[in-house]
Parts: sequence; C-alpha cells; structure tokens
Amino acid sequence: MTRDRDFTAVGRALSTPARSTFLNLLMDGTARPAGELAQTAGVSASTASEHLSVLVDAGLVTCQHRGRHRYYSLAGGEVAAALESLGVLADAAPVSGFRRSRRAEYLAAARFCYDHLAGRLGTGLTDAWVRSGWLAGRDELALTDAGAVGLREVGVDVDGAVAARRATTRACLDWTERRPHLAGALGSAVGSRFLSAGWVTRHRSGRGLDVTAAGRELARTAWGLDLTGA
Amino acid sequence: MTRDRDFTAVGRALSTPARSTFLNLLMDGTARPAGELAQTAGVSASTASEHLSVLVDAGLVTCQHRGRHRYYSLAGGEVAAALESLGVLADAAPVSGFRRSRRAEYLAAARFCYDHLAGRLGTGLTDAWVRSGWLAGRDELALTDAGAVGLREVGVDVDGAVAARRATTRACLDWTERRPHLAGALGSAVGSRFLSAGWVTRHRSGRGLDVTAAGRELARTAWGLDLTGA
DNA sequence: GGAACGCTTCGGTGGACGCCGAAATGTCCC
DNA sequence: GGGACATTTCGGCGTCCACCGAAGCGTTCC
Repeated sequence: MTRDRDFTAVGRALSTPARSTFLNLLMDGTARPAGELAQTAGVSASTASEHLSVLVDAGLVTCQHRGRHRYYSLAGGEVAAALESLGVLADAAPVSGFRRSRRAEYLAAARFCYDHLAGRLGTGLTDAWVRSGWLAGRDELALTDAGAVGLREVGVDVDGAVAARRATTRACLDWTERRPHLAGALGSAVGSRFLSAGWVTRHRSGRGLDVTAAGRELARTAWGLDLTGA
Repeated sequence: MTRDRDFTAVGRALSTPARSTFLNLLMDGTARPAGELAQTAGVSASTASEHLSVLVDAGLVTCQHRGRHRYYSLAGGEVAAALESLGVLADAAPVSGFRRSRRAEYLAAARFCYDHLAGRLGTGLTDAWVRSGWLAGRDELALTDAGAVGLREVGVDVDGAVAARRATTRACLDWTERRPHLAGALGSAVGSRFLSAGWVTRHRSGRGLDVTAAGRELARTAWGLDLTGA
C-alpha cells in the first residue's frame, strides 16, 4: 500500500543550525558524548540535550549509555544515505578561518563517510576498480565476479557483505568530487579492512584519515593508483 | 574543498504539513498551479503562496509563469532522489477513508516517480531486466550491452540517456515494495517511451498509471512478465 | 559517604513563523 | 477599458520552539 510520506518530523529535525552541526559531526559514523557535541556546536548542555532528543525521536540518531556518558551516533546506513543525497541540495555551511580550511583540505583527501571511504581516496579506489573490471557501471556500482575474487584476496570480507541485509553495493555521491564512490555493505567492508590492515589511520577525533605508506604502496602496486595527493 | 552541509534551509522547507503535502503532490514530476496545490492541501491561497516561496527559496521547487497561472514543479532529479531517500526514513502520512485507500491501491500498482516508472510495474520491469541480463547488479543497476540493444529495439532512446548529463542509471528505492527500480536518465527514457507508445496512460490528474492491453501484451511476450495485478 | 562530573528536566523569555482575510498586482476575456 | 480570475503582498494574531540557568538524577572516583 503506497502512501504519501510525511516529511515534517524529519524536516523539523534538520531545521536548526545546532542539529545540522550535530549531524555533520556524526556523519563519519562515530559515536560522541552529548557534551562534546554541545561544545562543538556552541550551545549549552541543556540545549544540546533537547536537540538530541529531537533527533532521537525523529529516528535519525541513537543513544547508548556508557557509564556517565551518553554516546550519540547516526541511527543507520539509511540515515547516512538520506543525508548524503540531501547534502547535494544543501548549501555548504559557512567555514571561517584558516584552521577550518585546513581541516576541509584533509577531509577532501580522505575521510570516512559514515562507514565507507570517501574523498579523493574513495573516488580514486572506485574509479580504479571500475577500470579494472572489479565493479560494473558508470553511475551505479555492481560487484563483478572478478571484483569478488580480487577484493577477497586483499582480505575484504566480501561474503559477509553479500550476505548482509543491507544493499551490497551502493554509489554514494561525494560532496567534494561530485562523483560516486563505493558505499553499502561492501563499502563498509572495504573501509573496515583498510582500517584493520593499517592502510589508513583515523585522524584524532574526526572524519579525517591519513593514508599510510603501506596503503599508498598497495594502491600503487595493486591498482596503479597514485595517492601522493591523498 | 569539502565542507559541512547546512541542512537548515532544506529542513525548514520540509518541516510543515502543507509543504510536505505539496512535495508529495509534485513527486510525480507534474507541474501544478498554486491554487490547485492550496486546495488539495486545505490551506488558503495566501498561505500556499507563502509556502511555495519557501520551497522555491530552498531550491526544491521551481515556478514557471503561464498566463495568469503559475505552475510549480520539483526543481530537478536530485530533489526527487533526495526526497525518495528521505521517504525511507519518514513515516507514512496518515490516510483517511476509502477513497484515499483506493488511490493508494492503484498507486501501488503503477505510477510515475518524478519521471520514471514505479510501483509493481516499475519493480517488475526492473527485476525482469536483471533476470534477462539487461541490467547488472542486485541493488545497484548498471546497463549491459545486451540491455542497450534490447531497449533500443523497443524504441527507448538509450543513446540520449547515455549522453545526458545526469546519471544514466540509478536505483530508486520503492516506498511500496522496498525494492529498487530503474531511475536516472535511462529510467526517464523508459518512462517516456512507455507513455508515448501507449503502453501506459496517465490517470487523470495524478501519479497513478493504467497499464494498457498493449502494455500487458508487450510485458508478457518480451519479458515474460505477468502484469494482471498491476 | 561525599564530592565531582555528565547529562536531562523544568520554568521562563523572546523571537520566529504558520495561519488567515483584505488589499494589491497581474493576466485574460469580452 | 472593465470585470472576472489567479496569485502575491501585507498586517495582525496566536502558537510554537530555541535558548538559557537552575535544579534534579545517575555515575564515578576518592
């Protein structure tokens, strides 16, 4: 039975600067305590608490208790996907000062987008895998048999990703590059593998990633990808 | 340069029932005059006008003058795509009464989703084309060479779709079926062809579609698809 | 047990905005 | 040109809500 969708609750949840900031902070898939979110957004703890309960009620964010902290994170992959596609419409938030533009630069190089690799690293890998026939399609991304073999060889849990309930592959439109990169269960598996194998390391407290020497070496030898800029 | 996205403007645009209703009405890709939108949403003309200007300012909707009418329509495919992915999160809007549930039923059978076929017709065609190797992928949809040949044969402007600036293929998650169906430039071309060839006809004033006898026959003989339910 | 800490709830305030009717603007028809 | 019609603009009203500080609740550490 098809019905119209009521966008009011979700819309209201997105409609204030503080909540928008919270969501941007959580887009890397991390869980953060309420106080940290409050401080970053520049609102009092009580205000932040109210905002967070709105986001939870709207189903965008979940909360888990850990001792005297409460960690908030995005409610799931569909939420990240929806925010990404909204991001294509939304204006870029104002950034001020050198420090934030430095941050913007390294985010453009490599970052986590909820649970998969994004930035020049993400689009570069995706392009390389399309060229080598591991992924099919230009705008949409389907895993080929050759791709399954190849990714398995570098230790990506391909079978777990295929068996997962969520979509195996999904193309996520990169805000920076305006080009698709691999998301979905397989994108998540690739991201986990890159992190666990030490090919990328998380920048302290953020979405930014550093590509390690081992990561660059792998990209160059395995897929002919030059990541000196990333 | 990656920046955070400011969701406030878009969120605010979505955050009232009247505006949500407007967007739902425009999701079929039609352009409608302000008065009709006002009446359907149950608000005064002046209120509707204010709402519409908010939607235009947020970039979700465009307006074109036609004599003394002003026709409003969705601003583009990215808007439809964003609303679709938001729709996965949003609750179904309350429907009341028999008349609306009848409407819901025929919408579930076949409808336009912005510019491509959706409902059981849309997912049925997509599934059939994946089975016959015209489209590759399970969750994402890439056009194969065989698909290009086959669709060209039934009169779909495949080459125009490939050359278009927007994505050739895109998987759109159906609200009814919770399964993907073909969207993007190719989905649009398929929709146009089905309409121009008389395989479907538009229900008066709405997103609903009727599959004609010729359309059913084609689906059965060409792709082994039984559309008696659609 | 008590103090420090993280977070939420409560009460109150100011501004934003959704709503309407009336008036103004613009277009069409005769 | 005048009257009907579609739409927008304006003025005003009522409500909702973002915000803060203070108080309350639960956890941790000594």
